[in-house]
This record gives sequence, C-alpha cells and structure tokens, in this order.
Amino acid sequence: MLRAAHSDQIPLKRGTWTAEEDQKLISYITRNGIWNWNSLPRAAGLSRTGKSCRLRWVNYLRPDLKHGNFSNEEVETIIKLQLTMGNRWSKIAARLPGRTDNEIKNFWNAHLKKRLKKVQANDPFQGTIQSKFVKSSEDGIGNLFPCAQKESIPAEGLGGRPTSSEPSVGDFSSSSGSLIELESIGKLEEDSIDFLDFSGDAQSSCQRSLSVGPTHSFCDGSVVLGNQLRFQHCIKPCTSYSTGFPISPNLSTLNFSSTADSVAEINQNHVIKVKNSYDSQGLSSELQNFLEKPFSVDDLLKVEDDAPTSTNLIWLDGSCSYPFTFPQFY
DNA sequence: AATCGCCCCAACCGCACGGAT
DNA sequence: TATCCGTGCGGTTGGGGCGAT
Repeated sequence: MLRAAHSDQIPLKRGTWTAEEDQKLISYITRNGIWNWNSLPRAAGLSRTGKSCRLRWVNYLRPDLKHGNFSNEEVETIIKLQLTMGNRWSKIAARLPGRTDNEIKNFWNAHLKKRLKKVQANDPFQGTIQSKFVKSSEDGIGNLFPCAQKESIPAEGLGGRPTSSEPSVGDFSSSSGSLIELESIGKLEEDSIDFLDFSGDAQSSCQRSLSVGPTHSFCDGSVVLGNQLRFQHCIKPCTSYSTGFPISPNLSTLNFSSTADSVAEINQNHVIKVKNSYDSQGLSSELQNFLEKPFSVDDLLKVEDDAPTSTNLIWLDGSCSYPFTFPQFY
C-alpha cells in the first residue's frame, strides 16, 4: 500500500520490509546514527515514515537483538513480570536483554495467555490465574509453569509435583491444569511474608482476612501459609477504603502506610517478616507496627490508578518471588 | 490439489508524554 | 501557559504459513 508523502508527494510504502530497505536503513544508521526519525527516511533514501523506520530498527534490525525461541529463564521472567506489572511490555522487555516489547507481547498473546485460559478453566479456584504459578525454591520453570511440560499433569493432583525433565518452551500441548503446591509454600525460610494487594476498584476488591493459624488447611479459598498466617477471602466486596487497607476485618481499624506508586514497588519494598516469635494469639510486633503506620488515602488511590486491574498478588519471600493469587468470588 | 480456517507475528495505529519554543 | 513536535507504548490488524478436510 502506498500513501502520499509529506510535502513532495513521494509515495510512502507500507507493509513488509524488503531486504533492500533493511540494508538501506542499517547502512544509514551505521554511518550516521539515529538523530531524528522523521528526517531519517528521506536521508536514507527510504519511502517510509520515520515511525515505520524506528519500529523496524527497534524491533528487528538492531544488532543487539536476540532472535529465536525464548529460553526457559526468559519465559519464567516474562511470567513473573507480567503478573506483577501487567501488560507493561516495555518495562518487561527492559529486563530481558535482546528482547523487544513487541516480541514479548506477541509471545504472551500467542502462547502464554492462551495457556493461562486453559489453566483457568481447570482451576478449582475459578477466577484466579496467577495462582497457578506458585514456585517452589528448588524447582525451575516446570513448577512455575507446569503446563509448559509435555507430560500430562492430573488436574486432581493438588500438591503433586511435576517431575518432567526439561519443559519445552512454547509447547503447551497439555490441556491439564496445573496446581498449587501448598507444601512448597511452607518451606519459606524464616517464615517471611512479603505481600500486598491493591487490586481492583472499591466495588470489586475482595477483602482478605489475616489471622494466625496453627495448621495447614485449604478450604473455601483460604490458605494457610507456612503454618502461620492465614489469608482468607471474604465474599463481600470492599465498599470503602475509609477504614484503611482492606486486609482483614480484624485489622481494618489499623492503618497501612505506603509511599509506593506501584504494586510492583510495594511488592518489592514492603516486606513483612513474621518470624517464629509470633504467638498464636496475635500478630508479630513487626507486623503490628507495620500495620499501625498512618495510611494515606491519596497513596492508596495513587497505587490504585497505577495498578494493573488483574493484579491480586501476594508475594511470599520477596527474594524468591512466589506469586500467588486468591480467587475472587463475585 | 484445492479450499478453508486458524495461528503467529511483523507492522500499523492511536494516544500519551515530555521537551522545546 | 499553550502549542508543536518527536518519541515511545500498548492494542490491533492483516498477510503469510500451515494443518485439516
């Protein structure tokens, strides 16, 4: 397809780039560098828009780009970052040297998202996606993303550990669901917990209760973490933030403070460590102190604005990054 | 062999943002 | 302060490849 050019009516080419055009662009940038994308095509003898040239260079011709399949490590990184950041492809790409936002976006849409939908359909906790990516410290991508493996994993195998050797990246032929490993959650060193959830708006957010429990259990969407803390869903949605951060009915009169401007930052920086010093009747003093800090509504709203709507994350042990999502009952 | 439908991905589009004037 | 311009980002499109029929 051709379009009229700016002032001199030279037709602008669109569509797939030819090898000749690629060579012109490479040669020009190699000789002269990038100084102005809008002026570059004319100077380089290309009948393209500056935008098209930029896209071609950034996404395909740049010498530092990797080409070919994503490695397991890259897939793992994409999944983790997408779960925390949402569709911030450029930010995700910045963490993957040699990969472009466009490439990652395409890979996500073509492979990972589709797989997630299937997993979600088999999820006993309907509505969750990220709950499938609980990762134990000793396992690699197979556990982070079990369905990447060729072997079929029984959907009823809650707690079962995939044992496949090397998962095939991009081969998601298995349609069986992956499942949460509660046991692996309990292996956290120092029983530390690093959380927060700023998901959704006031009408759709789930409240969570936080209480101390002596045993593992797994019922009604509640989870006992590391034999210590229990995060439990409330079916009723949050109707107000006036009582502060909606962690728990028990704690709703306590306030939470954050100067973070993104969920990712909160997950990175706000670490609540509940060590063995807690007693069964209450929260650790550290957690107590954390929750008692003044909470700014503006801070929360700021976070809300910035948060991906799908984010419902609790991170266990920030150094290992265990993403976890609670089901939403609404 | 021909046709159809689906999938992937390179490329495009619209919009937002930031710097310059 | 308002406007313009260049750039970057994320969503969407459409053409080609490929398997199924």
